[in-house]
Amino acid sequence: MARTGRPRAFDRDAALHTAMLVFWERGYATTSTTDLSAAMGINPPSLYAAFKNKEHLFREAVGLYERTEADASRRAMDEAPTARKAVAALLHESVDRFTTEGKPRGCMIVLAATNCTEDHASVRDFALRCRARTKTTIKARLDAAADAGDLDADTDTDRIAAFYTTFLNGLSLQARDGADRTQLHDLVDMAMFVWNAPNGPLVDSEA
Amino acid sequence: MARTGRPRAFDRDAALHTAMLVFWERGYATTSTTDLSAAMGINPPSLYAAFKNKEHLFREAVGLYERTEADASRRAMDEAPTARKAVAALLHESVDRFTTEGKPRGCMIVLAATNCTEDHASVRDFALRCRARTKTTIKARLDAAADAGDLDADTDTDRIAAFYTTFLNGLSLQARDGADRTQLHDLVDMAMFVWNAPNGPLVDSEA
DNA sequence: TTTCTTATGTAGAGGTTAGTACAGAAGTGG
DNA sequence: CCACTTCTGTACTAACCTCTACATAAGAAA
Repeated sequence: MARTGRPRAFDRDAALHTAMLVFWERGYATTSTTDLSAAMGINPPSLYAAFKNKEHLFREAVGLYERTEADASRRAMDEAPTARKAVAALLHESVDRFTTEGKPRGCMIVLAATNCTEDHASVRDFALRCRARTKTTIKARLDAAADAGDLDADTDTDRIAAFYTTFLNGLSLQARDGADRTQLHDLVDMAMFVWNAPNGPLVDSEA
Repeated sequence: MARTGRPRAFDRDAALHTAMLVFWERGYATTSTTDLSAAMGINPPSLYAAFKNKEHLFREAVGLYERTEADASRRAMDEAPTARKAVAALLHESVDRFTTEGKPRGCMIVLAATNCTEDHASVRDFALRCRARTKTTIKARLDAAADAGDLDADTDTDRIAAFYTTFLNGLSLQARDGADRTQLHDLVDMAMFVWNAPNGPLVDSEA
């Protein structure tokens, strides 16, 4: 049914996409609603009518980010034939996403709300939950591989997921700080070497 | 020579230490001078007289952080007998520093100015330079080891330094997000396995 | 004591923040 | 045509931001 009343004069999806880019680039706390409405090409009342407030807009922007950017990495992981290739695909795909021309560098979820203070506690906790999902997603892929016999049944998938999540977060910061795309891919190759010793306490070859 | 005029009624070093903790916890942009002067127990004019302005105070706070926290990690690295043990010592020492009770978690330099916007460009660039030094410091230790014959002369020390810097940055975020200290130490052990293949392009054992 | 210097507390200037009141515009339904 | 609903731009509020003017306090130097 067609809604009554004056129709919206701007494209809500396009505006949300713009807001996502601004938050991604500048972070939650350091982006003002004035910046946002200016970038989105609308006036404050339109912003608030369409997105309720700054926090809701941010949550929607993160949702869009997950449905587009983050989900592409997850898909690359799911489509890979083996657990090892899945993790490598996730990391390499992420590197490409972190260094795409015309988009902010690094991961929005990692960078946009790291130092949210107590007065934005709900935003901070929201971002925390989003970040926690990264490890969960990797672990789920590894568990599926273990079920399929692609990994030893006694593999500590949580440990591996934690390692690559940590490394992935580091890649975000390196990308934001201007690291070269090819160098980041090379670092991913290095990180994949850990795969060769996924289980048990590692032996210090020197000690 | 003793300065003339009314003496300062507060301990400048203690106030700076407090400011460091506040910036470390909350970040540069999201910490207000009101928060700072309240935490330091002084009024705004005293803050500005002693530290010039917010940016100068931040720079001094980062300097203090480097002289205390960061330098302890560097010392652990320098004192280790071999290059490999040096990197391991740096990472393990950092994990301890990132998860010390009563202090903010993670690295101040990584977390306090990640999403500084264009209007704080000088602060952002300052933090960027500080972060870049981490890799330089690791590389210097590796180069020294290469000179001493502890590493092959053709070792790509820049590449190794880049990998461990990336991983170290990831540890900061994991620590800030609440990761357990023992788990982080375990992740360091995993990362050290990369050491076994430091040179040349790594062979993908599966591809 | 007087003078000079520097620190202090109060109080506020000037700008920015998130969010909104309001009048009018632009549609739909009758 | 008219009511009704919803969006729009202008203009604003109240709270916050960084930073400072100013009168006074507290020490050293003379």
